Amino acid sequence: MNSDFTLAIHSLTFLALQTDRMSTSEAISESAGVHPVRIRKVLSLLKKHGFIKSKEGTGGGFIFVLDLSEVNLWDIYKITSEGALKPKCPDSNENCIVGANMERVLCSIFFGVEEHMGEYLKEYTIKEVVNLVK
Amino acid sequence: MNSDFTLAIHSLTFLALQTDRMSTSEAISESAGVHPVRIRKVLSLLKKHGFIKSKEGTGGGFIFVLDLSEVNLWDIYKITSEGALKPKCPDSNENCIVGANMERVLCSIFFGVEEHMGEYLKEYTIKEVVNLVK
DNA sequence: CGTTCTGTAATAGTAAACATTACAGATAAG
DNA sequence: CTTATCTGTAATGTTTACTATTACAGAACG
Repeated sequence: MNSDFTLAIHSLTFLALQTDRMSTSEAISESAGVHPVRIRKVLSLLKKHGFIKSKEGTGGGFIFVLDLSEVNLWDIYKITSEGALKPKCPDSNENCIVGANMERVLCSIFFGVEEHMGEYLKEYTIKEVVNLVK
Repeated sequence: MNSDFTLAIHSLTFLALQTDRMSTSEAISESAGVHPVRIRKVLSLLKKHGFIKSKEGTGGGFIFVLDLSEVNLWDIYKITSEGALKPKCPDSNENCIVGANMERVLCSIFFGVEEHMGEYLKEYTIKEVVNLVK
């Protein structure tokens, strides 16, 4: 799994503490220790899903649109990393009963894991993450 | 996450269908589509934890020791991949309240996720995986 | 109309995963 | 007692995934 999920959480938490004005991708990237372009890529996903809005040009940047308690970590996971737990099975042997069926079985198990994980992540909203950070 | 976890499941499932004789790392690797050395590495972990035993030399290989319903996927996960969900946070900015605290917060959340996932994985034993494969 | 931003593609660099080679040691069979 | 077979493990090479960097078009604002 790449770190888009954690970067998204970091960015939204950052924005959550700056709801009165817009934050630039550079300011967020300095907080997170990554390149501004990555921040813009991740945030463009979050924008598409209506969590934040952005503005170009002087004084522009990113800002929260929703209430902090409306956004939970499962929403963010689905946007940034859904399916990331699914194992990448190499070409196994179709002539072996195990090789021929393992991918299907593993995929169904990991799908269940992800759904189950979702139930847990839904309990965390950005508001709660902010409280933990403070 | 690497695929040690899924390779371990694949290998144990393979062994579960050959409980009367030993299987070589090459036979298992052909089923799983990976290099025999990787199989031996993963299986050496499982051996240390008493799930299987091995024998060198002619007629040697790997064989199940425990009952199939004694081994569940959480046991296997812990051996092969515990902590793999923990995000690798780059050096974030200590002068920013978010950067300074995010790693700690994320680690505690992901630790909880892993524990919660464990409750789910405990429900799957190798016996059940075998039934799904067949 | 120049400056400051986002948006996004294209390229380069780095790190993690995986394969391969090599060889020592154990075991069984001839 | 020697040869073939197999595990155990380290060392090295290769590939793939992730991340950084560069580049530039387009929007907003003074």
